[in-house]
Amino acid sequence: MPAFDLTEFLPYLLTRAAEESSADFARIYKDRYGLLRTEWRVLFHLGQLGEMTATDIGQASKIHKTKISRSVAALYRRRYVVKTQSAKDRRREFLKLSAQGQRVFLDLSDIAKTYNAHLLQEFSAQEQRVLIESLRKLLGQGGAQGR
Amino acid sequence: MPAFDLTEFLPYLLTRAAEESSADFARIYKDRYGLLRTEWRVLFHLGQLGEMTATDIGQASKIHKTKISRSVAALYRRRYVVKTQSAKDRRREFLKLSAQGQRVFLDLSDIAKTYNAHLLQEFSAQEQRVLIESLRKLLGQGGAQGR
DNA sequence: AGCTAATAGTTGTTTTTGTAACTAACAAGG
DNA sequence: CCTTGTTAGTTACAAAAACAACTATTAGCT
Repeated sequence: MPAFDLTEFLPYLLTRAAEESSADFARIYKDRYGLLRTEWRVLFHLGQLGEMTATDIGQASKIHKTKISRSVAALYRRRYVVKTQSAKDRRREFLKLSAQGQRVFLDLSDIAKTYNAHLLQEFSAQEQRVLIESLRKLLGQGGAQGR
Repeated sequence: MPAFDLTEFLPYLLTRAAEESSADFARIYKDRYGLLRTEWRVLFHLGQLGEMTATDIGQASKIHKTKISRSVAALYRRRYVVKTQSAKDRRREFLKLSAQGQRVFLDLSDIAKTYNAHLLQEFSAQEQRVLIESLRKLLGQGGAQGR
């Protein structure tokens, strides 16, 4: 019986590839703006998708609501985010980036773009396409995701 | 200026794909054997590569030595791992799976194999090849990895 | 209206991780 | 051998994540 080969196991490969490909970028947003990983992710969703509620962010990002709550609080404290109470439902709060938050988002986007190009240059155009498409496919429906 | 697109950013895609593709499998090794993520990883390396020291595991897995230390301690407590002191260098300790640890490894390997096949069935043979090869390439040299 | 259930978001507590500092053992040069 | 430096592995403490319980508000039903 052939031993199971770790280096064919997708969750393992993905986890390691994620860790290693994220490390350098993480150091940048951490050193430059003191952001945590989840904070960066929330900032990014707000930057890309515009005004939305915490629940919306959770749906788009699949980040747990307690992490979003704390990240939003941190971003708010730093004045990267502004809040608007919903008129018709006082539980809800619309969130968007402040001008300052927008600047941070754009600065980091720029860096991310360069960083991404650097990562992708290892691959042919066709490999890039397959890789990105495959990852996207893996997203929406990870495994059996049911819970 | 076009906004940066998160869904083309490899570290983001990889992180989410890793999280989502790992979740179901994680629940299995957790529920069935009470293993933590890092413990599972260490168990797997020992199962696949045979007797080795903690440092060796660190080199093969890129897991930090403190996490390995704690995981090995946990696996040892559960009698999944046995230790042999090195004769010529008393700092070193050879680790390998016990018969029981081996059984756990094989059981989980089986599940992993099925689980992996399930994940991969989304993809054509060619996509599978490109995906796995790309991830492997991303490994050894994640970004600039230098530290 | 009044009761129950659901939703938005927060807070408290426990686990896990990250970082640094530490002990023990070995190595190499004088 | 003795000092200095290096390596293997552990431990202590601080930061972050996971999980559960909570408050406030709205929705739906009778």
